[in-house]
Amino acid sequence: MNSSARPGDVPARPTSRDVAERAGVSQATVSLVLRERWQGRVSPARAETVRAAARELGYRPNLAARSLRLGRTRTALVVVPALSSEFFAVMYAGAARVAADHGFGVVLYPSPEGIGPAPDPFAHSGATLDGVLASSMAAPALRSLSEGGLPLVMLDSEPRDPGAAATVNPDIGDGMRQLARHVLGLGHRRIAHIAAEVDSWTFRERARELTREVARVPDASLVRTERAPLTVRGGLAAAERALTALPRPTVLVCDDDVLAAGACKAARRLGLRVPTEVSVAGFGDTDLATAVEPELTTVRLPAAAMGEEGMHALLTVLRGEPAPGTVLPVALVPRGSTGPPAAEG
Amino acid sequence: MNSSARPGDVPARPTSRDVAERAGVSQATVSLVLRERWQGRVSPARAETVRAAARELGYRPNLAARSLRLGRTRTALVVVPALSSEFFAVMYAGAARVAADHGFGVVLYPSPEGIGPAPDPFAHSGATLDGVLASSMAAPALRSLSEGGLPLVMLDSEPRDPGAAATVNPDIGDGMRQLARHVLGLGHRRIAHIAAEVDSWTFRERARELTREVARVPDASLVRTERAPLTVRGGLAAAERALTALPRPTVLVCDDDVLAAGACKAARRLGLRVPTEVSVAGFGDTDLATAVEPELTTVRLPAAAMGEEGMHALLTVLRGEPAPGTVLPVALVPRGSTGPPAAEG
DNA sequence: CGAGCGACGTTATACGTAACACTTCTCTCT
DNA sequence: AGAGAGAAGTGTTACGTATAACGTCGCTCG
Repeated sequence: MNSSARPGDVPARPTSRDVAERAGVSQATVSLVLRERWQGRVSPARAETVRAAARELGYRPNLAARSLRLGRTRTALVVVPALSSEFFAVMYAGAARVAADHGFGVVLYPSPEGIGPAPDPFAHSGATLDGVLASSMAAPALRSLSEGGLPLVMLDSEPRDPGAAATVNPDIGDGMRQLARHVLGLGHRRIAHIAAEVDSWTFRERARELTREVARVPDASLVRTERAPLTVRGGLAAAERALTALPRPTVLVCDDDVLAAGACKAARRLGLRVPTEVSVAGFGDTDLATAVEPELTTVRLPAAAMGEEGMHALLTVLRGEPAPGTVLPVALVPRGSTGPPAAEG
Repeated sequence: MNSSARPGDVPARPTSRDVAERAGVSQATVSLVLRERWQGRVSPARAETVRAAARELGYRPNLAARSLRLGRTRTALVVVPALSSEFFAVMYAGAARVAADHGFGVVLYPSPEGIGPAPDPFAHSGATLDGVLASSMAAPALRSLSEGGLPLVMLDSEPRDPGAAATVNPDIGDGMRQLARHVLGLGHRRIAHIAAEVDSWTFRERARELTREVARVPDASLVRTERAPLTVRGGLAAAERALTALPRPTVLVCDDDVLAAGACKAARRLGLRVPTEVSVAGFGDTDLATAVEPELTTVRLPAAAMGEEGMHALLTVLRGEPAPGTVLPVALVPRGSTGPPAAEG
């Protein structure tokens, strides 16, 4: 099949030249036919011959060669900080769907959680990429990407992020504002923040907004902030620390549903009932929020819409058009995990 | 920088030839130096000059060209059926860790859940791959891969899967056997199976083994099997169907913790207490199993070990050595969601 | 009747990298 | 002094694809 194929070798992958030889045409013709560029340049009969030859040989184009030749790949990279929260899985799915609709492929890169700056996704990836859609990552980790001149769209990052060609954000400040007012309105005054230890704009913004809202109520205070890795276990440990310290908070505001689930568990372990003795709230409104008992009060983040809008923005940038910064609305979803604080004993 | 750079153009990415020109050496020397193959072939001084030039230009090798030249990419594809179960995220992490230890990169491909055969990951992916590590997928979906002559290691698939160069499985039959004996031993006789609607060996095996074990106990029977997508919501709906049909099962054996969490919720909705009125058990022992109340009785699957062993097997195959089929042990973890059935009323 | 045109293909080349085969120069050993 | 070995590089080629530029027919039309 290949002139270089020695006996005993694994059969080398057929190339377009092999197909050409079998079909009795030139390699150029094979390329034209298989790329559907043959209208008016190759007779229908010949085109069919070529397709048959390709089928018989099991020909698959060498994507490395194609990428080299074309200088692009119609493939985007999606970077997420972790997969332990379903939120990112949904976001990815949204991005992948839009990409597929436009003939683009997507490669997913979960940056190892909490291990500081991510390793360079290019270091060992055979993927050549047209653009990057990145979520909630520390800027340093992405420096190497934007330096490579690769179009970058940031999700959940600061609205006017330099180095990003566009940004797509949920209105996270508004979300935290709604949540804070909800718990303050219920009468809570000693508030603890179970914060994600991921260093990104979205989490800094939540902390800032919570602090601000609490400060607006005279006798309320943020009695404690605990940082936790974005897992149930992490939320559990952090909430245990918060609930055993004095003064004990009456509500745990968590940066993610995963942390909130852990916090509920911590409360149970300490013999505290939710929400009568301690309230818990999270962010995301993923499946997990309604899987636990009581169901979580949470801020619904438009995960799928973020992925979709982000990919749209990236595709726009790749077409050379400017992409606007987008801010998506969020909504507070009050459920059973928050209630009025117990009367002081 | 590039001779083809026209004024007004975006600056073209520098090539190794640009670096060579700037350093005053040949392109071959640049390649030798940057790939660390210069010992005894290029003087240390010159090597440093080359590195400096590369740094100044912000040179990054064109991976498409490198792949084309080398015929390999040191990159593997990991295929998982869904990201809605944390199980696969952990498995991926294990595989990625081992790959990184061996200088390999990993690309993750989440095959859209439940949408039948997966779209061809190659169709639009710029990635050129050395091998594939695939989990729990329907065989047809992977046909196009193995046909491409790509080394394929299957996780959670039938032990002697043709077309797979190696397989790594948890001893899933043993796991279901232990779980079945556990609930039968507790006295349950009317058993329902909440099955994942993913069509793969591991789930077929669970169904088979459950059926077999139930058949060994004279008055026990598998009163119902409900199929569900691998989400909390899916488990909820399926469990509601199972619990409202007659005869009502006293235990719900679920194919995954995600389904079990949904099942617990269904029981609550129907006013049934877990485990006193209905028992629930799952598979996986992910974070979710202990996040819900009561904590789930489950079969601990070695997710991380599967990813690690699978990647080891793949790397072995890529070295041209034969890889043995591996079976990993599993363990029953009895917790609060299972108990003796209520006395017949 | 010959110029011109459309249909049908082919030839040649470039993409950026890695590595084989080769040259040149310097130094050592006998 | 001459052979030989090693150091320090360079010229060239190939990887497989896509496409611009170029033939070569047979036919129509002025």
